[in-house]
Amino acid sequence: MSSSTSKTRANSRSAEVASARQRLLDAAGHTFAERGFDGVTVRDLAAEARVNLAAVGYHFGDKLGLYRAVIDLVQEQREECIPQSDKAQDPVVRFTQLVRDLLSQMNSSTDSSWETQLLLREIQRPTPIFEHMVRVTLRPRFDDLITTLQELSEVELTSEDYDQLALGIVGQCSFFALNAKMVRYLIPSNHNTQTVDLDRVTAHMVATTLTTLESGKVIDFKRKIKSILAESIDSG
Amino acid sequence: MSSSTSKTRANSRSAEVASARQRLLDAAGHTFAERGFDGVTVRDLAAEARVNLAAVGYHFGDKLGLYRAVIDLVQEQREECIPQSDKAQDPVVRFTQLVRDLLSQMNSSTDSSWETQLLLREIQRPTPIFEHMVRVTLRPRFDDLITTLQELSEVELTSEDYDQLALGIVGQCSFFALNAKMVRYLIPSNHNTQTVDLDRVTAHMVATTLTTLESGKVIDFKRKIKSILAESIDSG
DNA sequence: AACTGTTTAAAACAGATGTTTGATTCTCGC
DNA sequence: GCGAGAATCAAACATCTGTTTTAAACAGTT
Repeated sequence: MSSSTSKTRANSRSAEVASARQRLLDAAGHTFAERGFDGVTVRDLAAEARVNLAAVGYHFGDKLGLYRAVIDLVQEQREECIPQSDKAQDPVVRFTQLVRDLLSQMNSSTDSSWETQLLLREIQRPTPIFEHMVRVTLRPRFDDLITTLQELSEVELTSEDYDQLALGIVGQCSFFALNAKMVRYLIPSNHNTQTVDLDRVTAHMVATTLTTLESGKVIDFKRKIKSILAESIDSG
Repeated sequence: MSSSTSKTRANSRSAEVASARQRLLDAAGHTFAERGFDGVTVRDLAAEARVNLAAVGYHFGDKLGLYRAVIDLVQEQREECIPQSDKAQDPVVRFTQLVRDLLSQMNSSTDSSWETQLLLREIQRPTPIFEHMVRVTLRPRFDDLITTLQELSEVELTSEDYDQLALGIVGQCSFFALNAKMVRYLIPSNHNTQTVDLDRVTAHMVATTLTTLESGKVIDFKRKIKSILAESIDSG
């Protein structure tokens, strides 16, 4: 019970080697992200952090306490650096960067951004933390996305359409991040390249979206598809 | 070791009550889907199936054997009803139905289709079964998707582009299926509607894709975006 | 009735895992 | 140097869980 508030000057030994508490946090971060809360044993964590088994109990109370500490840490970092794209720039450029940021932040197989994977895991298996997490990490970007899409649009679309477009982008990013293995399997040509080509995917998503926004055809198409769907209900 | 091939006429007692083996399969299906392989204990399953603990060992060898049996069962059902869109039909109609099928099969939040959730779970946490599973359930649809896209295209695109388009569709379907809660949170207007509107989402995906396939603009856009991305590397 | 396959029951085993304990060592201000 | 609190360590504890075992009851066939 003496944990949590134990940021004594013990780590003022500083530069030399990270404190056990810190090493534990570091190890827990990417390990929880990789294998999930239940997929990790405290013994694994202790071993990887080169820390005694009891350290987790000592510093964080219990395993869940460590998990919470990791989540909190990630969220703090996120809150600091919200890109908040400048409104002045060319909307196309802003849109491109927005998508690229989203994809790069989500795509964790490349860099060591296990943070996102951890958050995504939380999303998949919602916990009480879920709501606050989405609000901080995803909501701002999503809203940015929608306003940018509205600016870019050359035809009048309903707000539902913008929602759909934005969701489609977020969804694809999430898919590439979470299901990298499936992507690699579905497209054998990507087999060798460890990671998804960030710029290529970005370019594709932006280009298709822009095409949709520019062409009035999408409205006609939608009408047509809906009639097809209505018919197919009758027939089968 | 006497299990597996034990479809004797024991269950010819028929109508009355399902055999222990069958009850176990039934219970295991939706329970594995809900909580995952590791999240379920054989004791849970035995209790829910009102079956003795040793039954799982007797009929399936071990827990993994039961899991495999469930997976196999689901896949058998899937193999039977592959729509195998008839090549004769209008490609637009075929495309629409393909997307709708994909989305409806994946979107499990509506009906009690725990089968899909089980398969998706396998995708998220790949196991040795993963490869075979993708081959049976997803591969055929994915290939159908690509050939249909190629037929529909009115401009010359690279095979990479078709891959990207198909992946985008699969990705969005997967996203809507897996992250229904997040979708509902990002778009409050969907808060009341329990499930994603199948036809609306289908129409949107098909319409945007068709727009992309029809317009030669997408190629120009892509070139432009790539130059933007190249610049932003220099600046940032 | 005897035989075979199925089901139930209770118990135990073995290993993994979260947590705790008690001793020991380390750190630092005095 | 010393002593108090912090930190670390090895070991043990308690529980959960997959699996196995042994015995018995049950059902259908020959």
